[in-house]
Order: sequence, then structure tokens, then C-alpha cells
Amino acid sequence: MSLGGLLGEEAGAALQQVRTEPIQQRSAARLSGLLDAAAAVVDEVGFDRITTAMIAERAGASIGTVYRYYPDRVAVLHALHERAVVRFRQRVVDELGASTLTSWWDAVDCVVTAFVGLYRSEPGFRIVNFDDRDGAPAADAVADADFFARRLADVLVNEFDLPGGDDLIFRLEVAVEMADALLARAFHTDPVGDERFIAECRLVLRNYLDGFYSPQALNLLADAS
Amino acid sequence: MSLGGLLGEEAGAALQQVRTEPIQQRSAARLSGLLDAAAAVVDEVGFDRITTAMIAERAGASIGTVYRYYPDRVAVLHALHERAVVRFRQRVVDELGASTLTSWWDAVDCVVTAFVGLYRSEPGFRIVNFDDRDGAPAADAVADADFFARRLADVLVNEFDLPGGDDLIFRLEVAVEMADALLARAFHTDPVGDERFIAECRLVLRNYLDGFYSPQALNLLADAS
DNA sequence: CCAGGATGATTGAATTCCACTCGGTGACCA
DNA sequence: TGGTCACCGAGTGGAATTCAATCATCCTGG
Repeated sequence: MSLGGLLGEEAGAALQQVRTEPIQQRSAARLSGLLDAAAAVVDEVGFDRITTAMIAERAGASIGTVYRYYPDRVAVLHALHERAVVRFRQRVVDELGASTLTSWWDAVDCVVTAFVGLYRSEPGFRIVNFDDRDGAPAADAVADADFFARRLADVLVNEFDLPGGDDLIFRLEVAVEMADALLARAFHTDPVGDERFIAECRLVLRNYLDGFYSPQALNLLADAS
Repeated sequence: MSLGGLLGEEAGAALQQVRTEPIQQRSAARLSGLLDAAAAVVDEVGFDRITTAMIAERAGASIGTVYRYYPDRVAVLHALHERAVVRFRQRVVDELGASTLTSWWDAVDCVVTAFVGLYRSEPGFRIVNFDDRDGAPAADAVADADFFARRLADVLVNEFDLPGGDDLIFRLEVAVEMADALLARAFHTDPVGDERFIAECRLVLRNYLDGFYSPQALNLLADAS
């Protein structure tokens, strides 16, 4: 579900996690400081070994402060996840803007590149693979697609000529799940990411989104064999 | 990593989890009873909310009994996972035996069908998606491929003519990750499994394993467009 | 410009919950 | 009847979470 953030979730959703909206100035620093601390700890012990005490100590705060901002331990992880997704979106936008896209799969490559880049440089970025098997809202990701989904869909539909509509949404959802799985696998043990899986991910995405499974493509393959 | 069990792990690995080999008769029943209880609880609260007390109570045993057989909480989950994988393998074997395979992708379909079937009928089967981000051995899944990996590879390589070797192993690994992700997605909310994702999974697997991304296939697609 | 109340922010000891231990008790076997 | 085997469940320890007290900052009337 990591890349899934691309397809939905209100931009302000992360703030619903926090108990009290910070009013004073210093609080904002505290809040991001807590997340920075959590990110660091995630890199050190993984996100199921993390303890509230570790976060507090690392942030130079007390336990109570953690609970002032987040209702419980997993809420912190959710918030960190949200922040990672937001930064990922931003990176993709930057990447898209900085690249000259000669084909639609350049856009897809930008997404993969952004993801891989953050995985390598952003502390605690592996939190994107955090999936709470719980009563998490699981929001109607399709209904209120955010600006980013539109942006990516626009690129694919307008700048190049992929068929849009519900079919594209579904395909993107499938593509996201696959990419997520393959990239997570690439970084499962290798901290720099196993290039084979990364490359294969790009290849799979390109072929999948190219409608390779359309009837005529299947016929071509059948004829060739 | 759920389907990943297919590709490795000693058959007897599950038993290494248990603390004491049961000597007396009744113990065997206790052991599977504990797993049955764990499976039921997993379906109710998910496998991160599960507590040892829940398992004990559901099994009509005491906490101590749980720890007599398993060194800790996650060992129970591992054992449940192993049992699910074993049953999955068995189901695949049955399915393969019962079907008349006219093409290699019939074999792949059997695997998907078995997985989906168990997801629907086997209590707590979602445990197959349990991934311990830990010091778990992560066994050399490639080195000592078990009978099942050989069985499936044999089917694909011998009965039909897919290229074997390391490339096949890698492709299977990739295919497993993708299928795992898509099927997990299919069952993420829908307890019966979203048919769209299941069908798409079959399609993706078929095309991916068909070497659709080979140079000549890409050329064919390019020519067609 | 400032006293001092109001409200936000922080603290950490106390509490609760949960994984896990262990000494004691009954059940089977030879 | 002695010797294991199984089982039990109160007890221990550590981590999550609460909360009443304290500190910091803002605001306002004089």
C-alpha cells in the first residue's frame, strides 16, 4: 500500500492523527522533531521494535509529550507514513518537472526513481511499507483522488495517449501494488536496493501499462511462438 | 512473501519452532488445537492484535501451555504460517493432479486457484502474509529448494517448454511477489476476494511468465502500435 | 510597559496491559 | 509407586498509556 498513497487520501489526513493541533510556534518543531526521531529509530530497530520511550528520548522529549500529539504508538507510525508519502509525492512532482518526457513511460520511470531515491536517502522511508491490519479508514482512495493522482493521470492521458477512465484507475491501482511489492522486495535486505528487482519493476510496469494484455497483443505473442 | 514459501523452507522447519516435541498422544491435539485457536483469533483481530491470552483462552488452555510448546508469541504465528504454507502446497498438488493441464499457464492457474480457495475457506489463512521484519533466518530459499519448488519448476520446464535455470528462478520470485501483492489486495477488504484483482493476477502472471518482455515480444508490440 | 491570570506545553511517576517464567499439581506410564 | 509428561495460573518485568502537577507563553487591563 505504500505507493497507494498516490491514489488518494486527503492531504490533511495526517493531521487527523494528531491529538491536538499545535497552537504555539515551538510545537511545530516538536511535532516534526518527534517524527524525525521516529524515522531515525525506524532505521535502527525497524518499525515493530520501536518504542515510545525510544522516540521520546531521541527527540529530547518526555514520554508524555509523545502522547500529547499522538493518541498511541501506531498513530506515530501512521503520521510518519503520511509524511513519507507526502514527500514522495513532492519528489515525483519535482522529478516530473525536471525531466523531459519523451514517452509516457518516462513518467512512470520518474515515479520509480523518486521512490528508490527516497528509499535510499530519506531516513525511515521504509515506513511506506507499513500496513496497519486494522480498522484504519482505508479511505475511498478512488473517489477523492488527490491532486497527485490527477497530475499523474493527466500526464499519462493527455501528454501521451493512454486510454483514461476507470480502466486506467484500476490499472494504476494494480501497477501500484505490483511496483510496491517489487520495490519492497528490492530493499528487503539490500539497503541500497537490489538492482535486478528495480530494473524488473520498471520493465513490468512499462509492459503492464502498455496494455500488453490486450487481445491483439496476446495474438501477436501467440503467433510468434 | 506469502507464496514465497513455495520456493523454499525445509518441510520440517515448522517443528523447529516448537519447544518440546510432544511425547504423549493428547499433546498432538493440543498443539493443533492451539494453532486452530490462533487461526480463529487471527481472523477476528488480525495477527498483530493477537495476544497469547486470547490464544490460550480460545484453545481452552492456560497461558503456560502456550509457552510449553512455543518459545514466544511470534513463534506461534510462524507455526501457523508454516501450517498454512504446507496446506497450500498440498492443495496445489491436489489441484495439479485433478486438472488436465493443456498449457503451462493451467499450472499457474492451479496455484492461484489453490491460494484463493484457501483464503476463502481456511481460517486464519491470511497469516500467509505474515512477514517477520526480524532476525528470521530468511533461509537460503534458492539453495535448498524443496520438493514443491522442484515440482512446479518441473511442470513448467519439462511438461511445457519454458526456459529453466536461474532466470526462471528469478522470474518465479518476481511472479510470486506480484501475485502475492495482488491477491492480498483482492482480500484486503473483501472477505471473498475482489474478482477483478484475482482475474488480473492470473493475466499478469500469464503474460509475465510468457516472457512477454523478451526483445522480440517488445518489437512485436512496437510494430503493432 | 507590566502584573498576573488564562491557556498551551511539558514532565515523569503511577497505572495498566501483556509477554513470558516458574514452582506446584495432577495425569499417564512402567 | 516412582518417574516423567502436561498443565496450570499467580508472579515478574518491561513497555504503553494516563494524569495531575509544573513550567512557558500569550494576552489583557490598568
